[in-house]
Amino acid sequence: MNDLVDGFTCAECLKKCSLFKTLSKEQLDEIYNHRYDTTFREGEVIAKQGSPISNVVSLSDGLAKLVLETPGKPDILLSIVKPTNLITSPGMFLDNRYHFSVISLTDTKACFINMTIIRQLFGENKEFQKRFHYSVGERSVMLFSRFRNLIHKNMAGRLADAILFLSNEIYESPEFNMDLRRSDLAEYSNMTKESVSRILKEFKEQKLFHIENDTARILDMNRLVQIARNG
Amino acid sequence: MNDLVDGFTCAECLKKCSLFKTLSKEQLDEIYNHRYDTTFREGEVIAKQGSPISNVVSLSDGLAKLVLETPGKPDILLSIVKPTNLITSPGMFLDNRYHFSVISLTDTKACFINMTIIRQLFGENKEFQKRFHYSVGERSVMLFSRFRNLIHKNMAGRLADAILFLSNEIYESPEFNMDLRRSDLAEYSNMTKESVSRILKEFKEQKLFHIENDTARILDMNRLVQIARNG
DNA sequence: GATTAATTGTGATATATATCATGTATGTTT
DNA sequence: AAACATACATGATATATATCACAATTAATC
Repeated sequence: MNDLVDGFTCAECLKKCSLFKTLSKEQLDEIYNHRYDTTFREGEVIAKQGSPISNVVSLSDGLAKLVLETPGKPDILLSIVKPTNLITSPGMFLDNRYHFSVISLTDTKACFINMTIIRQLFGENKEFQKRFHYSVGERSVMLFSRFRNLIHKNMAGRLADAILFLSNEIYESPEFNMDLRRSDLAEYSNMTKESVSRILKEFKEQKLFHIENDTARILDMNRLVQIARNG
Repeated sequence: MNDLVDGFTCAECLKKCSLFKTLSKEQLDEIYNHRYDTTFREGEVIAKQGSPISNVVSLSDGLAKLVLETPGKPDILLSIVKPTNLITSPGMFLDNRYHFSVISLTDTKACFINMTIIRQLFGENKEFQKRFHYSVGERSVMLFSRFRNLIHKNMAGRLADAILFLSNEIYESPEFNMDLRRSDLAEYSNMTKESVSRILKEFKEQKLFHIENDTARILDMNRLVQIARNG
């Protein structure tokens, strides 16, 4: 985890989210003057459900989860964000509040960019605005697929989905460091952590997937995809 | 079900969606010149998941359901739209495809407004654009609450939710004509129609809610709310 | 109005998953 | 290194809900 963010302007930063690549040098400098970055330790709250959205958050290092909180009920893990992802929230165009919480899964570094500047850039740069709405649409469609996974599939299918999501979307490799606890996997797959343990054991026995010393590895991608599909 | 739409321009129409009230006479006339209206019988497909979004649909009469389709699995009823509601889709800013289907629950009448005109109006009328994005945000947040309902609650809670949604949001009365079949309620509440029957029977026995000759009536709002809450 | 089809209701049984209780490993603090 | 806390694993049991089979309405068609 190196330190590229610090000491660089947004224009120079190699860890800015892809959305920002549509911006001019001047616009990036404008952002640079209205941003700050912070580090978080594992488990800390980066943004709290219900609180006002005064900044857009761009993750530069680490991993974070988006969770729906409900008093007295387990959290629902909606999605995971990785570096270079901008965390947009539907509340931005609605009531200016977060409708989910963002919690770090590892030590993370994040840039907070003043919301007013973002809105101002919408007027100045149509391409930026277009891409911003694109990413909002993307997250909505992703929620539809979450709906399907959670509602239609059995536990093995849901957990296989979680593993494939991590491998394909987050770590982009069949082998990766498992930064999620069993309880995170449970929140993602809508089951208890006990059930996660049991199914993980099955996957290991069937030589589909295993975790050893925090290193996760997909051993039989085809069968795992099949379980996720038919689940 | 009267005929206000026909023979009226958009400017005169009393059934235009509230979003359009931000538009000027000229802008409404522009819409009027790029719209057509159609009627649908119960059960007909107004918009099909996967097909291109060439129009924005405004419901002027009847009721329609938004459903997530998955081959080989039961549909997931996401929401219901009623007259004066505009049907926006996250695909509009993404891949220009419907990510759910819209199916009429009753005989309906709908206005189809050319998408290009809508996009054009975004540039002309900031207030219109702003409200449009507001309604997109609203639908997203509504999905979060659907997530919670379906994931955290037991069957009685989920069905009580469905009934309260119909009463509060759709019919705006504790008594209403039940346009949904048991199977629609099942799709909304993620259970089988057999289970819907059984719980409806319980609600009737406990004098909370009953349906007689397609007329639904909430008998004990407080207890129903409590069941939906604690569910 | 009789016949057929579709929707709804009901009971018996099966099944997936949660819950609870407890054990084991792993890591952290003093 | 010992004591404690935290994460993970596993077994026995309970429970909610689906499934299946069929009965009873209600609606549609000839």
